[in-house]
Amino acid sequence: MSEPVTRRRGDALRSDILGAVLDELRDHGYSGVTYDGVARRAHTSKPVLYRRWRSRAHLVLDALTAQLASVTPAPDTGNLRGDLIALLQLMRVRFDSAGAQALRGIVADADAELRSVVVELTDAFADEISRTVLQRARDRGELGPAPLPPLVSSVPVILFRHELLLTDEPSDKRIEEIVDTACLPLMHAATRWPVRAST
Amino acid sequence: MSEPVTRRRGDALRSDILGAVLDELRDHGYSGVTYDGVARRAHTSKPVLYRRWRSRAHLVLDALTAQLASVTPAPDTGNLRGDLIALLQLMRVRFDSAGAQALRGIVADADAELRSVVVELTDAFADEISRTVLQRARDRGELGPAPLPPLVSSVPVILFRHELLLTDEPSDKRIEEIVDTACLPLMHAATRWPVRAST
DNA sequence: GTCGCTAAGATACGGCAAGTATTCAATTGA
DNA sequence: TCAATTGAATACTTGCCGTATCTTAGCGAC
Repeated sequence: MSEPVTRRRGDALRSDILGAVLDELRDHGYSGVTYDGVARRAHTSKPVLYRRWRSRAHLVLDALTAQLASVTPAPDTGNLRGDLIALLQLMRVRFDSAGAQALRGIVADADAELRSVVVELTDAFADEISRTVLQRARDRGELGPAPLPPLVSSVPVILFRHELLLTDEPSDKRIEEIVDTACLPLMHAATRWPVRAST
Repeated sequence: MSEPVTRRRGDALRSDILGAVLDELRDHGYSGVTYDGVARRAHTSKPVLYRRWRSRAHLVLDALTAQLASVTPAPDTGNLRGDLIALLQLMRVRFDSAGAQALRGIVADADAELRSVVVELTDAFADEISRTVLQRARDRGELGPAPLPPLVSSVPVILFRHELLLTDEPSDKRIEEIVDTACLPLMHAATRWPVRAST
């Protein structure tokens, strides 16, 4: 088990390091991810890490991004409600307890620019929603033909991300509540908004 | 400017310390709030701080809570839209750039229990919304008489809090977008939900 | 008033991780 | 084969954490 004599370079080294970051994340949590620890686990050294990542937030975010690179296709359950629930459940799997903790840490450490990368990362799912799921709902006649405002189609992901950051792992019950009392009413309303206020 | 000979105790000491925390927060940001720095600024010592607060997150959260203790009454602009916008603008003032940074730091450092305190703190505004603003809207006939589900009346605060945590200071434009394309349609819909889908 | 308890305040220390500097060696490509 | 690049090992300074120790001021009981 001693050090291999061969010396890694470039992308091979990079992905070994990011793998070590994910391991450290599972074992010690976000605040427990240290340059020393990652260097030890990846059998490399601190200067190598500092040459590539300016801060722990950058390091962990890159590791998470690599892990989440593949966007799973939206499940087709036959109706909009089922599709939305399935998507949020999928998101819950991807951002489990350790992932959520990492997101909170990154958001706290990062500047505005890096925070926007966090948003983009989680928004991969929002795109999936607005492109696939909503189009299918329109095809089925569940929603009117008018395109939804971007904010509206992001609402499921926004509410879920808020839940992820501020509370614990959202339960199935909570996911259904989000979909049933917020997302669906809003989406139906948005396809026929503005409505005369009940004067 | 040398040390006063008198030795503070109890609440007087406590509020001096929390004031020093707020000063350190403005000057050095959340991660720059250190026990050493606060002790120096408040002319006291680290053990005094550790006796009262277990972590920086607890310390800063107490300081923020003290600062935000008074809930400003909801402004009455004459209509629901104006009231919601005014409330979010008020919230933006209370949680300015330094406040938002502090919230991100606390959320990252805190366990689930302390995170719920963060939610409660910001939800003081949600209560104000659901109790006062929505009741006035019902009285005016802007909304139907049916009570809104808790999640729905929290949506303005949730969307704003999400914005505060993940992006920068929300602009007036963004606040209006949140109110016009999400909150108002949802609230109107919720008073007459379920609706026949647009078959 | 004086006695005694509690808690404030000052200081010091051990530990850990950040971030950088220095040096050596392996890989690569010309 | 040689030179440039970059991985790897190590050491060092600094800053903060969290705790222990000790002195002394404030405050209540008698």
